[in-house]
Formats: sequence, structure tokens, C-alpha cells
Amino acid sequence: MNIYKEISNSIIGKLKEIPEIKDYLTPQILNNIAIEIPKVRDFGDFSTNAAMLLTKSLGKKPRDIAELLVSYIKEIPNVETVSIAGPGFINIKIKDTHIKETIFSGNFNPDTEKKQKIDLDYGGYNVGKTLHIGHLRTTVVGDTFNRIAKFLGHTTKSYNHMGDWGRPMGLIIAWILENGMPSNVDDINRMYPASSARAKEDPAWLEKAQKITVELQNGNPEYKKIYDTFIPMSLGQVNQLLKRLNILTFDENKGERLIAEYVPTVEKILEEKNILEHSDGAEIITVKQDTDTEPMPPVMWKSSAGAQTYAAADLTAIYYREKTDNPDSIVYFTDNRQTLHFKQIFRAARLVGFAENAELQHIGFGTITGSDGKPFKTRDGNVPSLDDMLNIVAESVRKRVSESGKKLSDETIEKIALAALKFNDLMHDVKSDYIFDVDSVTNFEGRTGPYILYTAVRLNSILKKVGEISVTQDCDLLPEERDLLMFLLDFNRVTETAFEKRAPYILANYAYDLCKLINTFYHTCPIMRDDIEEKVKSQRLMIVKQSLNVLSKSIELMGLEIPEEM
RNA sequence: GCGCCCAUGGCUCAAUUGGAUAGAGCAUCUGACUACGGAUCAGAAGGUUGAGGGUUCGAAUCCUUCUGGGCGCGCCA
Repeated sequence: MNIYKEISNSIIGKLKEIPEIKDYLTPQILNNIAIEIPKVRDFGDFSTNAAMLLTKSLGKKPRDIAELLVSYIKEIPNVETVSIAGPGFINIKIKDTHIKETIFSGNFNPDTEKKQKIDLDYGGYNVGKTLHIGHLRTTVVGDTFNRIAKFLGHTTKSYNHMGDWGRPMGLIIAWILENGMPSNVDDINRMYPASSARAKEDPAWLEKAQKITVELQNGNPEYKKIYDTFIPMSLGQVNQLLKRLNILTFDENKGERLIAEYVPTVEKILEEKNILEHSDGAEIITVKQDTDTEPMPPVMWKSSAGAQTYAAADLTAIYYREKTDNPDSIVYFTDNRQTLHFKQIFRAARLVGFAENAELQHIGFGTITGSDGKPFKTRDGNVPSLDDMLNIVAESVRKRVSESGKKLSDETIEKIALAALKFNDLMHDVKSDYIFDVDSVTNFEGRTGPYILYTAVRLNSILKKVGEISVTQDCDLLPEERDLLMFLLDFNRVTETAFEKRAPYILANYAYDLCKLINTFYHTCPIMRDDIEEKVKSQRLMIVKQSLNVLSKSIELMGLEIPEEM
């Protein structure tokens, strides 16, 4: 169901039938014809700029052209009225009966025409580091995008490209050799920062760690044994937190370590194609092009110490993914500080001829900052772990609940906290930095996750009181009802846009706007009161039902859960 | 130095990617049917979209110059 597409196609089809203009509809003009939903709802349900685009080629005034187009557009089925406004916009209003028919059918399934195969790369957690605020966006945005793509019928494969094979491993092992084995994951999480700090001050220590890294990668059994004992602890912690965050299980946890098995194969290909160069003891791939105006350093394939680099892992991963998935595109969701890195990797891939049929795309998002514009830290100057952040939000929910005298289960409180944290992240445009303000995340009024859940819970609560809903008699729609229904009709277009733009925030903002309309409707249109006529009642119940239908789908796509009560 | 990204009411964000009167939330002020669940709703106030110039029927959006901020620029991942 996509009424937007339906109307769009009908209008374009009609225009092509008009003898006076059909010869002027060049591909360029057709491409520029916009069928839009006007910002000001009073203008109509849809509008088009077609008349304005034809002024030049026809040599007529836009409003005159509009007159002509209107006489044809009127003939489109389900169109109630067509009018001209402003400089020559054509505004179209759809028949109420058609809106109701479409919505009440309850079919909100997408009608994706071209289904794609997409590899997704997000998460990319590091062994030895607790998941912290810096992992929030890649996780939440990646996961939601994955859900949207699946919903639209695309085939996705999510990769968690773990950082489990680089120098941090050498640093941890060096630390263990001196201080003994870790007894739990917290020990490990302390080791890496400690060892890393020491390496900054002590060059000998750094060198030692580098050496261990190379030897580990070359199969040193002693190091491998240590490695094999602390890796599961670290992974266990990651998985536990992902579960708490309600993130879909990754299809592949193929990190740098597992991808390393394919590095020799890729290296062979690189050598055969004569792409590798030696430079200062390292092996590199030149990706600079003559037209570049920006700095474009070479891809480091192997460090001069002989260690596998992260670039090698990423390039090899492209090779692996092409072989196993043959995807239409590979999309990476990471911090935008890695923009240059991925540009290099993608160029290298093109040079070697990897994934030639796939679009390689890096979605770089901004940093979560404190109100000072610097990367977010807690008051004591530490980077907060995701677990801690959730606990802080949950505590705030608990406080609010107890103040209001309600009693909610821990499970419900957790769901509300998760919604607060995740929605706050999802609603921001991916590419820009955003300020993480603890006060506004723990304030549950207005544009927040709890507001969204609350809306859904209320709708549920009404529906619980009634049985089967059927609309048999037609009755008029109030403006608040009509606005809501029109907005529901937009759901499919929104999910498609969010998918195409790789921008889950579009869905998040849609969900919020939907809730606003639902709450307005809820207030102005009483349902269960005794003085409400039966036919009005059943129509409103149907509106409630279908609103919840769309809302709960949106909530699910954001990886949130509706509690029983709140 | 070279390059990429950003700049929208006091604060935090939108604007369907060139459309009509730049919309929301927070904070402030005023209200709401004895709450179909008040974590709600209605209203008021708040803007020369960082500055200048350009492109066109039309610019927050595109081009250009400047100002201010963030980030990146071969052996960290």
C-alpha cells in the first residue's frame, strides 16, 4: 500500500495524455516534476509543481498551464478536488471514502519493486574495551536500518567487524605476561587502557606489544592460548549488552581475526595484479588520483613491523563478502572520522576489482558531545559505558514512577529507559554531531521515547476494552481524524525514504509526529462515551486500531518494545 | 598548510533534498471536559536561517567570498 506512489503514477500518466504538453515532457522535466505532500495541510493532500516547470518550454504563464492540467487531473479516480494556488501549484484532495477504504483494509505491507541484497557493517566493537557512548550510534542506527531494510523485503546480512586482532591484543597480552591472567571481563577492560597508557610513555613497552601482536598473528602458540582465554570473556560481555539493548543478533561476528584467514589469498591477488608497493619497510597500495584536491595517503596493507593492519582487514572483508554474499551494496555505519579511511579502502577495492557490482557506501555520523561541544564525558571526566548510561536513565524512570505513585515492574522500567536512550539517538540526523544532555534524555515529556511508548500503551488500553471492530456504516471525518489517516497513508513512503537515504532518523521523526496526531485525535474525538453514536464509535475504534498498527510497526523498527502499562 | 563536515528562536532538533506562511520539543506565560490513562491536550510569546554577493518563477537548501566551530591528512583501530 503506497498511496503516494499511486497518486504520483496517476498524475504523471495523465500528463502524458495531454496533447498540448506531452511533447514537451522531456526526461529532464519529468524528473523534476515533484509530487509532494504540502507542508501546510490546508492546501491539499498532494501538490505538484508541473505547471511551473513547463512555463519556459510552452511560453505561457504558469497559472494558465495549471488551468489546463487541472482539467485532466480532475479525471483521476478518487480525486475529490483540484485547485490552483500561489505561483501555479496544483493542489489535489483525495476522497475521504478512498482514504478510509485504504486505511481500514489494514494493509501496510510494503510493495518494494526491486529487492536488494545488502551487507551491513556496524557495531565493530573492540575487545578489551567496554561498549561506551561512542558505540551507541553505530549500534542503534545500524540495527534500525537493518530492520527497515528487512521490513521492505530486502535481504540483509549484518556483520560485526570486531576489533580483535590488532595492537590492542599485543598490549593486553604483554600486560598479562607481566601481571597474570584476568579473572573476569572487568580485569580485561582495565588492562587495555593501562597498557596503552604505559605504551605512550615507554617506547620499549610499545615495541614489545607490537612484537607480540605480530607473533600472535603469525601463530605463536603461547600468545594464542592467552588470547583464547580472554576473548570469550570479552565477547560474552558484548553479547550480553547487545541483548539488553534489544539489538538483532548479528548474522556474522567475523572480525579482524577471522577475516585474517583470507588475507594471504587477497595478498596473492594484490601481488599478481602488481598493486602492492614497498615503502619504508611497509607494504602499501597507492590510491591517489591526479584529480584529487584532498590529501589521499596510500592504504597501509602491512606495517613495517609486519603486522596486519585494519586497512587490510577491511579490504579483505570486501573480498570475503563479495565471494560469500555477492551483495548489491555494502553499507558501513561508523563514525565520520573514518570517512577518509573508507574512501581509501573503496578505491583500493575498485583497483583490485573487488565487489565490482556492489555499491560501497560509508555512512559517517557525527560525534555525541557534551554541552561544551567536546566528546561526551561524565562529570568525573570518564567516558561512560553504555551499561552505565542505561542504568542512569533507568534510575530516572524509576524515580518518576515512584513520585507518581504508580507501580511498574523492572521489566517495564527497563523498556522505558531503553526507549528514552535509543530514541534520543535515533531522532538526530545521522551525519551531524549531537549534544547528549542527560537532563533532556531523562526528561520524558515531549519528543522522547517514553512519549511514543505512552501513546501506544493508551491505544492498547482502549482496544483491550472492545472486541472485534468492524465499520459498516459510513460517517464523516473530523479534521483531526482526516489528518491522522492521511499521515498513516504516508508510512510506506517514509520507510522507503529512510531506507534509500540510509537515514533511520526519518522514521524516528515520523513516529513522533504520528504520536502527536494520535494524541490530538485522542483528545478531540471521544470514543467510549455514552453519547457517542455507534457508527462514529466503530469508525473511531478502527482509526485507533490502524494507528496502533502503524505505530507499533514503527516502534518495532526502532528496536523498542511496548510495555503492558506505564 | 591541504581537505572534508557543520552553522536555523534562550537551549535541543526538523524542514519530505529547490517549493507556498521555516515547523516541533525543552524552558517561560495562560488555559483544558470531575483524566475513554495528565509521561496528555489547546493557546501565547520567541526567527532578516552566522555575514555579504550570485544563480531563477521560487533558496535554510545550489554556486562564490568571508567569519566561527568540529574532524581528518602512511605504519592507532
